[in-house]
Amino acid sequence: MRDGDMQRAAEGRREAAAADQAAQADNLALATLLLSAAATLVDGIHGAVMAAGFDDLRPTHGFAFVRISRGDATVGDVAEHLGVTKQAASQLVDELDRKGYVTRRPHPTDARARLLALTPRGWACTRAADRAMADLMEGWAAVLGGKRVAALRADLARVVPVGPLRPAAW
Amino acid sequence: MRDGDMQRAAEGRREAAAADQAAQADNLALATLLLSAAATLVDGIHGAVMAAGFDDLRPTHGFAFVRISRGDATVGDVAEHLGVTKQAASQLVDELDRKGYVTRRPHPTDARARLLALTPRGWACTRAADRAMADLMEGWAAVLGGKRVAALRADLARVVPVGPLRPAAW
DNA sequence: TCCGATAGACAAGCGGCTTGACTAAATAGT
DNA sequence: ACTATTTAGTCAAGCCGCTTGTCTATCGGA
Repeated sequence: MRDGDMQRAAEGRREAAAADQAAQADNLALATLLLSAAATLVDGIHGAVMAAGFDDLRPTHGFAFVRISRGDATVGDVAEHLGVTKQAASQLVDELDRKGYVTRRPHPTDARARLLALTPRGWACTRAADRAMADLMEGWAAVLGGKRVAALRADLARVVPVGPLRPAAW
Repeated sequence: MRDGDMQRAAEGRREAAAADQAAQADNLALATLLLSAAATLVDGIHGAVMAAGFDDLRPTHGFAFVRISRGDATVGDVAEHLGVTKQAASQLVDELDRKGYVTRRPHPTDARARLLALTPRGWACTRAADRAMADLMEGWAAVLGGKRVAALRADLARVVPVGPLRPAAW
C-alpha cells in the first residue's frame, strides 16, 4: 500500500469517527429532549392541577384517571394500565376513594370485581388536567405551528409502541 | 334573537365541543406518545446495557454516567444533573465506586471536593449504552428517514426547556 | 483572622412499590 | 352437578431509593 493510500485511509477513519461522534451527540440530544419533554408535560400538568386546588394528588393518580374516566375500569385494569401490580393499584384506588375522587360500585355481572367511576370531584380534576394539557400544547403550537405539532405526533406514532401509561419509576 | 339564530348558535356550540374533544384526544395522544417514547428509550438502552453484562445498574446510574463522562464532575454536579439531593448523589456514586464503574480522586484545587472519573469498566458500559442508543435511533431513521428524525429533534429543541436529566420519579 | 458558605458523608425516616398469603367468586373439567 | 383451577381483590410485611437532619472539613471574603 502506498503512503498516499494510507493517508487517505487514516483521514477516512478520522472523518468517520468525527461523524460517529456528531451522530452520537445528536442521539443523546434527542434522547435528552424526549426525556425533558415528558418531564415538562408531567410537571406542567401536575403543577396546574395542584394550583387548581387538587393538591393531594401525584402524577400517578392522573395516569389512573385516564383509564378510570374511560369507564368500565376495574382495579386490575388500572394495574395493567399503569404497569404495576394489582396490589399497588388497589392501594392507589383506595387512596383516591378516601380522598373523594373515585367510587367503587359493585360490578353488574361479576361479584368479585368492583367497577370504578370518577366522582364529580374526580371529573373536575380531570377537566383541570385537560385544560392544562391543552394550554401547554397551545404554547407548543404557537412556537411550531399546528402542522409541525401534528407531524410530531404522527412521526412518534410510527416509531413508538404504545405501552402502559406507567408511573415511570427509573 | 330569532329561532334560526338560536339553532345556528347551538349547532356552533356542538361543533366547537366536538372540535375541542378531538383536539383533546390529539393532545392526550401526543402526551402519551412522548411518555412512551421516553420509556422506550430508557428501557431499550437499559435492557441492552444489562444484556451486555452490566446487570448491576439501573437507568439512573446511566444518567449519572452522562455527566461523569463529561469530566470534571463532583458529587454536587451529579446531584444537580440528576435533580436529586447531594446525599442521594453521594450514595449513588458510592455504589458506582464499590461496583467498579467510577473512581473518586482528590480535587486538584479543592480539598473538600472529589473529582469523579469513569473506570475502564465505566467507559465500556458507556460505550454499550451509546451503541444501544445509536441502534434505536437507526431503527427510527429506518422508519421515518433521517430528515424527519432531525426535524423531530429540532422541533423539540424549540419547545422543550433542557432541564436536569433526572431519575423521573413520578 | 475570623466566620459564614460550601463539599461531602453519616444516620434515620418515609413513601410507594413489591412479594407473599389469603378469601371469595367465577369458570372449566369430568 | 361437583370438584378443581383460575381470577378479582385485599391484607400484611418488607425493601429500596430518596429525603430531611446533622456533622466535619475546607474554602473564601470582610
